[in-house]
Amino acid sequence: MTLYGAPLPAAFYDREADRVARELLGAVLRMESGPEVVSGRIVETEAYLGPHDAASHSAAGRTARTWHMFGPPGTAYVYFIYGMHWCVNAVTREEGYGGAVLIRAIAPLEGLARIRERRPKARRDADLCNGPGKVCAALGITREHDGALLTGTGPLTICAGDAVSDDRVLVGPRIGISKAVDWPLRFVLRPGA
DNA sequence: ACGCGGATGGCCT
DNA sequence: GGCCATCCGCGTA
Repeated sequence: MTLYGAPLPAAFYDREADRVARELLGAVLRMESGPEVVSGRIVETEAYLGPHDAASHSAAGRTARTWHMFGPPGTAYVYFIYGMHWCVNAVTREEGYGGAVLIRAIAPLEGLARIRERRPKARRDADLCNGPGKVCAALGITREHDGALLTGTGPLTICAGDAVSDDRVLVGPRIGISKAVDWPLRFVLRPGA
């Protein structure tokens, strides 16, 4: 039995970030390191539309930090925040545009023991990967993955998962931002079925 | 089950 | 100098 399909192609990401964010629910974020595979189903995302979206890092223009957010569709944009945490995005639309989808939470699929090792502070399994910094800690995503392609044969990929029907998706405002706070760009795959 | 504040460092003004 | 697309532990119920 296969848990998931091939890496999603660049064309999947070459659309508006809100559409991509919705469709990434149910897909599988996967890290391969030699013989080790750690993966999880994506259950929460946020769209950052582009330079006209004041909450988006791309609104400040292309700087050293945000450089890869302007890369081609399907690029990983990984940034460091609060002096401690990494967060991973999938770049959307065409190269030079500056859209992205933040992966906020996953449900572990493979490598659960390894995830527990990397998340020693988590008391319950429900707290292993329920936040963007936790996702990166669990999979070992850091600066070295900034700018990598998620669409090919590299260690970090997002693979096709089962289709998710609209009645399982909650949409609401994004978390932890101070601008464009009411835009409904956060997508959550409802727990349960 | 909440709410609050400290940790911690890179980057932009 | 101040702001972060966060996490965790501690406090009050």
